[in-house]
Amino acid sequence: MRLQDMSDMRRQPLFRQVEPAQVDIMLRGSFLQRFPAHVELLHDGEMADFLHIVIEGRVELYSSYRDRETTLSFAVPGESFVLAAVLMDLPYLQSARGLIASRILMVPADAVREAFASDPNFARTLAEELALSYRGVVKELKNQKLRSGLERLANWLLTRDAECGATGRFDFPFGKKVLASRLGMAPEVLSRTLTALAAYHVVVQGAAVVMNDVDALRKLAHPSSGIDGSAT
Amino acid sequence: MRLQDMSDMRRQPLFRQVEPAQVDIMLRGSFLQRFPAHVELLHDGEMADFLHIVIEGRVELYSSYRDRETTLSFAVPGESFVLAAVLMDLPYLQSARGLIASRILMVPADAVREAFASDPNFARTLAEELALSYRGVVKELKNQKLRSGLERLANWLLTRDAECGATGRFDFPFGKKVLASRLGMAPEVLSRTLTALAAYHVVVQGAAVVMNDVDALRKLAHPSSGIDGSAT
DNA sequence: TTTTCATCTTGATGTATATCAACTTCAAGA
DNA sequence: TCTTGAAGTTGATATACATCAAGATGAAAA
Repeated sequence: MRLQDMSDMRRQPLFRQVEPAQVDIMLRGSFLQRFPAHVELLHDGEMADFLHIVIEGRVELYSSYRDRETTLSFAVPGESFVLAAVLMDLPYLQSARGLIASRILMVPADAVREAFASDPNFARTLAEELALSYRGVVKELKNQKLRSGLERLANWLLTRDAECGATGRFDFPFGKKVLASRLGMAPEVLSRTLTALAAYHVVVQGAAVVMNDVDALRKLAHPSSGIDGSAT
Repeated sequence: MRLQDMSDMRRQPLFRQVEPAQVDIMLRGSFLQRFPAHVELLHDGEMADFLHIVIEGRVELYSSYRDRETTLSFAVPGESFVLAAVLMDLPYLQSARGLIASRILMVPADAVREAFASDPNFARTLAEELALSYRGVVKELKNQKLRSGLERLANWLLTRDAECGATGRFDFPFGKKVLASRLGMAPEVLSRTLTALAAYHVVVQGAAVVMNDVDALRKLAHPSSGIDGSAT
């Protein structure tokens, strides 16, 4: 890794509270690697050998069973993935691939566990990180079990709009097939559900979305702080 | 709390690696409380004021949205719940009620956060606890998104049998309505799906289950270490 | 024992979502 | 420019699951 990269990596949120010496030990064995879009970074069931941190790009976390596949979540710059598997030295529960070309910092699992064992601040950071991740998955489980496809889509649109500055206009950040998988529906159903939202003045033109009556959409969606949004 | 109870509580798994002084501080403000079956211990959306640890009984963790309700998981003796909310000082994401009469140790949230901040071993214990909980929810999300109701039921039966000593015979640990909610299906559908399993030599008589051809059932269920089972 | 109430089951039917196949659109490359 | 292929849409249909309404069952109380 180049010196400039090294000092960039040190500034990653996960390392904020950590002793510089411990960060150096972790970074010494790390790789900062570029991956083209769509290549698999790691696979469900493999033993965890690296903690992954997204530096640039966007990563899809997904899983397969029989002939099916579903998208579980995404990781964007500054976020890590497969932390729980690394910490507990257990197999990955998810596979990962870049939705677009991405730069990933790969930190050796044993170095992470080492730092966890010896640096209390790092341990606390990881606990907090895991607590928030845990809450994220619980929310997603509620989203899946308690809502219809229409409700999931409507709430996704509202959440995405909020993330994009609440202008009522944004672009899909990835293809609709991926969104369908993330929402837990077939691509054809997403297409139809999107047209059904025309009744709520949602206009879709290619990747562009315009929401002309956010209030009406919100009334349909019933957003809930216990299911939507990343924080709280 | 009585002295005998105090020393019992000290032996809880969560406190194993923790300085006795810190444990005492936490226990000093704690309540060891008995709850009759079905009473609500805490509610979704409330601010987290106590970490809960099940001493005796069985607790159902569930959540509601609009006019719907779903069971997310259960906690049995030795297990804690709502740890993530307590640690991050955020609202609960789940409600809890005893399935049967239960004894619960309630540890004040600020005492938990205090111990987390000052005792590195406790911080590490919580991180590991959260990592395993996280993996549990990820597995459940995969279970819901990747499997049909029949598959979820078949795998639940196999997992439960394994927990009960793999004898091919066990009793439902709670009512079928609760199981249906846990599996994400209507009670009527569970009933029908259970009868459908007669073809795989599963016999249900009230709360008693007998599996006369575990191999056939396993072939139907396709159990997977990335979805089923608590550890690994 | 009989009564009673909750739990569970069964049947009829409705609705949501998945699947299959054909067609359209659009952008990238020849 | 035409060609090609991926991505998305649309229609027809199948399947899984939910809902509603009776019944049946079974355990606790009278």
